[in-house]
This record gives sequence, structure tokens and C-alpha cells, in this order.
Amino acid sequence: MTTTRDAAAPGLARLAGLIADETRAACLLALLDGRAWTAGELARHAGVAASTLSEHLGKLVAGGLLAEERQGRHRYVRLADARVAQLVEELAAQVAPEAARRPRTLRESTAGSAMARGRTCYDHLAGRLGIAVTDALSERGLLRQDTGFALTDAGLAWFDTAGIRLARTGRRPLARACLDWTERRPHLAGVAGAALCRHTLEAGWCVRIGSERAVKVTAAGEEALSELLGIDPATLR
Amino acid sequence: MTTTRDAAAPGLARLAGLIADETRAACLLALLDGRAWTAGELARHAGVAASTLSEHLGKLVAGGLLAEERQGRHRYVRLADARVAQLVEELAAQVAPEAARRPRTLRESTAGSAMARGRTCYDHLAGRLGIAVTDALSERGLLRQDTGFALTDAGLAWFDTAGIRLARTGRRPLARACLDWTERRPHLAGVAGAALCRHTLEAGWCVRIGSERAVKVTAAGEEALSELLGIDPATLR
DNA sequence: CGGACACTTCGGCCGGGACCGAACGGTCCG
DNA sequence: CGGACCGTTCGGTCCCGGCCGAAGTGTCCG
Repeated sequence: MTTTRDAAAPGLARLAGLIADETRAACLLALLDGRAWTAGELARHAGVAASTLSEHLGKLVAGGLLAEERQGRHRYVRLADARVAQLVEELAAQVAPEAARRPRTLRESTAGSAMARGRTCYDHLAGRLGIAVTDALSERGLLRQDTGFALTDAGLAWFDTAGIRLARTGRRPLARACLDWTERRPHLAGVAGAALCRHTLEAGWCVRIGSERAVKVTAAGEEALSELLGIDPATLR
Repeated sequence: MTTTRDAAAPGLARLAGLIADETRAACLLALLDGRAWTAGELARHAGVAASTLSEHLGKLVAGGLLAEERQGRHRYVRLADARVAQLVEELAAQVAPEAARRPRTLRESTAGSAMARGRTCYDHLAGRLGIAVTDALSERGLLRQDTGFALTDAGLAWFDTAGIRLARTGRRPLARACLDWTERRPHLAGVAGAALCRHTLEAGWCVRIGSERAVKVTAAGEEALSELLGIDPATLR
């Protein structure tokens, strides 16, 4: 064998192959909501037979993209970790330019506009809401976006006084940019993004709408975001 | 149709499908060196017939992953832009845990150790060299990694006094973390990473070894890196 | 304990796509 | 201008993998 083919090529192809099927891609995108779905829910979502989806889940779990948890007769799956979520986001963002076409049906349209207003992206906030928060943090000098993407010392203090604890985990960055595919601009992800999202939901600043990823800012949320970050409630509607 | 399958699923699957072939994956990894390759070079590298590779290039170009430039009877291709490079890096990094197995042949071993010492990763420095530079920037307060990944004001000044111009382009971040797949830690990428890499090559601090991505620090480079960043030359050998 | 339910396994069907060699069209050079 | 070289197109082969329905396993509940 005289070729110098890169040793990582088979692995790369195998990994991409896991995502390269429309049904599996639909599953991964659905799981971007950060929750655990049952196999049946995913089968209905993707529009394939339960037997077909079972095989897909087997491959995704074996490939390390999904984590599973069996409970009685249910098989719950979720994205394996934040790194996998980032990977799927990143790939989806690369596709977005074409996917950001105008919607076809009224249902898609209303659901789309709710998603555009505010949604979760795995474990952090996205959509106009996510952008508004990210921009507000930047304007107040709490987040530095001009030379990269990192919280400032003032930013660390802000999280502290807001009562949002940032757990310094092993590898995961405290702050990271995640490209928003509706706004086409980066929003806050990483440990801080996750903590902020969790806090907004726990404090009742936001509530989930329906069974989708979309979230809605509550009256209490509008007040809190206006007070803590100077976000004009009108931009969130 | 009663399913709620995500509208982005077909696009995501199509994009992943472009990478999901071992031959195309080998091409993308080879092109991570940032240079333009001819179709013939890639065919030899991947170990397939020229006709087969021609079809692959057609798909990769049509899919927007590669940019092509025809010169006479040659067809030069390179990664379309930094975003595509980042995508491939990120996927490869996800694979790395398995791929970081011990090499099989002596040739792989010596080539591997040169690559581990220092190499380019699209347009920035990687390997022990890339990590050493990134760490040195951090230790001197020029780069902030603890709360994200961004240059500090001192860092901007350092680039300025070192005579390395940072062109503020449209979308590309000034500094970004790129996970190093031999060191398993982030190194500097983005505009600053690219400018630094270009400068080290132009100033003769580093030279490319052979036709691969590997680079070697020169005597002048050791002196410069020691003086400007306090990097111990021993760590680069 | 029996029936409804969630998921898995299996066999069979089918389409897509990776691959090659042969023939062809451009380009460069002696 | 003829021959070497680089790349592309085409026809044909072959295998991989997604899909389904039917049958099977395990779980929950009345």
C-alpha cells in the first residue's frame, strides 16, 4: 500500500455517516431540544416504522452520539453530551443559508415565528431572545465578543450577584459562541449559557411552549431582563 | 403528512453525506493543510482511480465544501473557507479518541511524531507548537481562556508591537478555540491564529517539512518565541 | 393471568452510490 | 504537429444500507 491516506479518514467517514441519513438527521435535530425522547416519539416525528427507527437508534448509540436510558418498556435517548450538540448545531448552521427559506405552510409559519422569537438550543437560549441576551451582556461589558468570545471579570461578578452559579466543569468552556441559524449571529453557549437558560426557566422568566423547543418570555421575565440587562421588552415580542 | 420532521433534516443529511465517504473524508483531511491540491495528487493520496476522484471532487465542489481553480490542464481544489475547515476539524476531533491509537508502521510513527511536534491546522498552528504558543499567550495575560476564549487588550497590543496585523474581516472571529487532536486541548485559531501562523512562516520562525502539514521551528524561531513569549525551546523539540 | 403496549429482530425488497476501465477532450511540450 | 499528460464522461458491476411487515420479547396494568 503506497497511499498516505490519513488514518483518521475511516473514523471521520463513519461519524459523518451516522448523520448522513435523513431520518437520523431528523432525530438529532429533534434531540437538540436537550430533552430525552422515547423511541416511539422519534419514530412518529420522523415518519418511519418503529422497527426502522429502532435500528437507527442502535447505530447512533453505538456511535456515541446518543445516550440511552431504559425505563420499563420505554427506551429514552438524548444527545450524549454538549460536544455532540455543538457538532450538530455547527453542521446545521452550515446548512442554514438554504434552510432559511420561507416556510410553506401556515403551521410551519406560526411555529417558525415562535421558534424565531425564542427557543432553546440544546441547553442554552437561542433565537431573538438568545441574541438579545448576548448583545445585552456585550453592551454592558460583561461579555467580550470583539476579540473572541469570553466573559469579563464584570461578567463573572454579574452572574454571581444574579445568583446564577457557574460550575467549573472539566473540559467544557465557560462561554462559547454558538451560531444562531435564524439570526445568523453568535449567541452565548457553554457553561454560562446553560446556567443562564436553566435559571430563566427555573425562575419563571421563560416557559416552554407546546412540545417544541420554543420558549416564551413571561411578564416576570420581561421585568427581570429589563432590570438586570436593560433589555427592552419590545424586542422580545 | 402529519410528521413534524425538521425542515433542515434533508440539508443536514446531505451535508454529512458529503463527508460520509472514506475517500472524500481522506481528501478533506488532506486539504486541512490549507493548500490547493490537484485532482491527481488527491487521487494518488486516496488510492483510487482518477475517474473516481473526479466524481468525488464534483460533489464536494457542488456541495460548497471545496473551491476550485482551473489552471491549464490542472484542477486545483482547496477547502472553500475557514468555516469548512473548522467543521472538518471539529468532526475529526470528535473521532480522535479512537484515532489516537498507537501507530502501526515505523513510517507512520516518525511522520506522526513530527506532526505531533508541530503542524498547521488549515491556517493556524497546532500540535505541541500550537499548544505552547497558546499557553504562553495565556500565561502572559494576552489571551483569556478561563472564561471563554478571547484576546485581551494586552494581547491586541502584543500583536501590534510584534508587527502582526490583524485584519478585522466580516464574520470570522478574531480568536477562537480549535481542539487539538493530538494534545486534546484547545489552541489558538481564528484571525489571530492565522496571522500568527503566517507570520511565523514568513519570518522564517518555522519551515514546512516535506509535503505534509508538519512544520519545524528554526533556530531563529526558537529565539523569537523565547524572547517574545518566553517559550522554552526545549518544549518544542 | 391475559391483553395492550413499547420496542427489537429477522427476512426480503429495492435504490443509491462507489468503483473501475475504456474512450474522449484539452493542454502543454518537444 | 504528434505524443505525453491531466482530467472528465460513460457504461456496467456490485454492495451497502434504509425501509417495511410479521413475528418475538419484555413490561405494565386491569
